[in-house]
Amino acid sequence: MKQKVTLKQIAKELDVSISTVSKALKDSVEISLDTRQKVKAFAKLYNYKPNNIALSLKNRKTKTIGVIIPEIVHHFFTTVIGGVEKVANEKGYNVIICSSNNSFDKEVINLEMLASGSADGFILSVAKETQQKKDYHHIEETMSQGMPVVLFDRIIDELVCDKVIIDDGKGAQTATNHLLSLGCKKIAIITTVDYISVGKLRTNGYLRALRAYDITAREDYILKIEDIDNCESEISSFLKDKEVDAIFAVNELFAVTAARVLHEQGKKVPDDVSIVGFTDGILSKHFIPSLTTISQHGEEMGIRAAKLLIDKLEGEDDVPEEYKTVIIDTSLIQRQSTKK
Amino acid sequence: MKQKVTLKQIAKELDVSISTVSKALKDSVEISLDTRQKVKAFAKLYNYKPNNIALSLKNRKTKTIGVIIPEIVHHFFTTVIGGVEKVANEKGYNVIICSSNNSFDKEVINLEMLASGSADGFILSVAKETQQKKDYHHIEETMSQGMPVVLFDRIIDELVCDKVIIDDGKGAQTATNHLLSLGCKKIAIITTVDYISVGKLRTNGYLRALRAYDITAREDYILKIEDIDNCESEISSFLKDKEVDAIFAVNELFAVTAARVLHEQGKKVPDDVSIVGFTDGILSKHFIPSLTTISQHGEEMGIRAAKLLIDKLEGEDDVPEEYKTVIIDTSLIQRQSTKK
DNA sequence: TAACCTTACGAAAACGTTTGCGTGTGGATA
DNA sequence: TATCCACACGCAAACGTTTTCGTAAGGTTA
Repeated sequence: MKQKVTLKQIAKELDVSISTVSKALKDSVEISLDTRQKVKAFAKLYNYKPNNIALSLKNRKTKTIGVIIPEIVHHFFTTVIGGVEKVANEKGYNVIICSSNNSFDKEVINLEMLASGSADGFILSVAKETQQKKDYHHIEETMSQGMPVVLFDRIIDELVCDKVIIDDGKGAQTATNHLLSLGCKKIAIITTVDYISVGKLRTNGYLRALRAYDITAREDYILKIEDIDNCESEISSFLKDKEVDAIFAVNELFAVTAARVLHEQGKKVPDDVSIVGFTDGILSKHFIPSLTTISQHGEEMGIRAAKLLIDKLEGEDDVPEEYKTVIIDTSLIQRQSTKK
Repeated sequence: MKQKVTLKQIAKELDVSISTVSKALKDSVEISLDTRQKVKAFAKLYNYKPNNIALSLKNRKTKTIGVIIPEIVHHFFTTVIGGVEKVANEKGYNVIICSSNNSFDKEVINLEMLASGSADGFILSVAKETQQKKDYHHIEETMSQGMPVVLFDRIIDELVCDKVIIDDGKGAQTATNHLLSLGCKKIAIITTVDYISVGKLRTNGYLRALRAYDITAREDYILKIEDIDNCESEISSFLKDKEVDAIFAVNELFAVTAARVLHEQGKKVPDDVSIVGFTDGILSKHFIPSLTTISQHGEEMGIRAAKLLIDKLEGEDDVPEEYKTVIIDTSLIQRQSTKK
C-alpha cells in the first residue's frame, strides 16, 4: 500500500528543495529545463496529485459548492442538483450535497459544517421546519461571514440574497385557466398547509384564476393537507360525493393520489374529472392516464442557481452588493389527464 | 461583513498566545480557569468555529465519505444515499455526493478529485461505461493509496474490496416463481443488455426459475433493451401480437412502460397479463394498478455500505485486511399487477 | 581583477489547527 | 535566603501547498 506522495517526498528523493519541485511542476522558468523534466517524470511515475486540502487552506477557498435540500429522495430536487452539477463541473467546482430531511436542526448542522471550511458558497432550499419556525439566523450568519447563498424554490422573502424561483402563482393560474378553458366549472384544489410558501402561492394563483373567470371560490373545494404521507384518506373523504369536474393538485403525489381515489370511486379521468398536477416528474409522465402538469424546469433552476453563485464567488470583492431574483418560466405540459 | 474568526485573532484580541486559546477552548487544565472562561466567552461572542480544512490537514483525515453514483435523478440511488447519510450523520461523518452520469471519464475525475484530500473513503456504484470498458485502474489506485472503497449494487467482481449487493438472481427467481405459482405459463422478460451486470444476473434468475418449473425458455420471450430512453417502441413491437400471460421487467421503467403498452393494445393488467417489476420505487407504488415488485431495500444497502466503510476507516491499521460482501435480502411486494 | 549580471535554486512565511515541551513567575519549603 | 515545585502560559513543529525573496555559483564586462 503506497501512501499518497507529497512534494516533500519527491524533493527528498530527488535531493532538491520542496519549492523547486513545486515550481518545476508548474513549468516555472526559474527552474532549469533539466530539473523540470526530471521532476515531472518522477511525479508522473508516482502519480503525484496536489492535496486539495492543503490547497484549500492556502488559497482560502475550496472550489466546492454546498447544496442543501429538504429531501434527497425527491425527483424535483435531484433534477435541480443535476443542473447545479452541470455548470459546477464546467467551471471546475465540486458539489457537496446534504439533505436536511426537512429538519431545522439538521439544516443548521449541515450548514455550519459546510460553512466551516468545506464550501465556498451555498445553494439551498429551506426545510419545512425552518419555514415554520421562521428562524433564519444560520443562513444570515453564513452570509455575514462572506459566503454567498443562493436560495431556490422554497425561499425566504426576508432574506437578502440571490434567489431562483418559479412564479408559483402564475403557474397555478395557468393550470387553473387550462381547466377553465376546457369548460370545467367545479374545480377543486388539493394543496398544502399555508406555511409551505409554495403551497400558499399556488393556492393564491388558483383563486386568482377563478376570480378572473367570475367564479366564486368555494371553501369546500379547497383541501389543505398537513400530513403528506397519509394524504390518501384525506383526499378520499374530501372527494366523497363531491360533484367536481376538475382537480388542480399542487404536487405530483396529490395528483396521482386523487386519480387513484377517483378510480376507486368509479370515476374516469379525464372523462368525468380532469386533473392538472404540478411538477413534471416520473409519475406524471408514466401514469395512466399521463398527467397534464406544470413543469418547474428543475434542471434549469439548478443551472441558474449555480451560475448566480459562481458569479458571486468569482466576482470582484469591491463591487457593490447586488442581488438578483431569477424567475424561471413554468410551462403547461398537456397530456391525457385533461380532456381535449 | 465580519470574516470568520480564527484562533489567531482571538489570541491577539485577548493578548495571549494561539496555543493558550486552543487549549482553553478544549478546557485543558494547563490553562487557568480565569483565562479559560475569558477565552470561551470571547469565542462564543464571535461565534468561533474551528476551520475544518485546517483540521483535515492536520489530522490527515476529513471525516467525509465520498459517494459516487451513476445517476442522481434516480429513486433507488437516492434511497441508498438516504441510508448512507443516516449512519454517516450518526457517526459524525459528512457525505459528499457526486454523480458520474454513467460516464467513465466523469467517474475517474470525480474519484480523483475526492481522493486528493476531500474524502477518507468511498461508497460507489460504477458507471455503465465503466462496466463496459472494464477499466478499473482508478478504483484500484484509490484503494492502493489506502482509501477504503465499498462497492454497491453495480459492483465489479474482480475488485477485492467490501461490497453490498442484493442477490439479483434470487430476486428475479422469486419474481418469476411468483408468476409461475399464479399459473402463468408464458412469461416474458424485459431486461437490459448483458454488460449491465445486474441485468444479466436478473435474466439468469428468470431462466433458472423457468428451468425449475420445466418450462423451456423461449428466445422470443426475451427482450434486451439497449436504449432505455426509447424503450416504449421496442416494448411495443415486442409485445405486438404476442400471447404472453405475464411479464417480468427488470426495472420499474420497463414495468410501467409494458403496462402502458398493454393498455394501448387493449389488454388488461392483471386480468390478461400479470406484471412483476424490480425496485420498489415511486412508480410501482402509485401506478394504477400498483405494481407487484421486488424491493431492493435501497436504504438498507446504504446503511450497510456506510457501516462497512466506517468500520474500515476507524479500524486498527494493523489488522489483516479482510473484505466482506453483504447480501441484502430482497422481498416480493405483492400488489395489484399480479392476479391473486 | 573587480564589479556586475544571470541562472538556478533554497529558505521561509503563510493558510488554521493541535500538542509536546520548555520556561518564567510566584509561593512554599528547608 | 536559597531551593524547589506548581502553575500558567508560550514556542515551535507539523500537516502540504504556493510564492516571494534571498543568494551562491558562474560567467560577462570594463
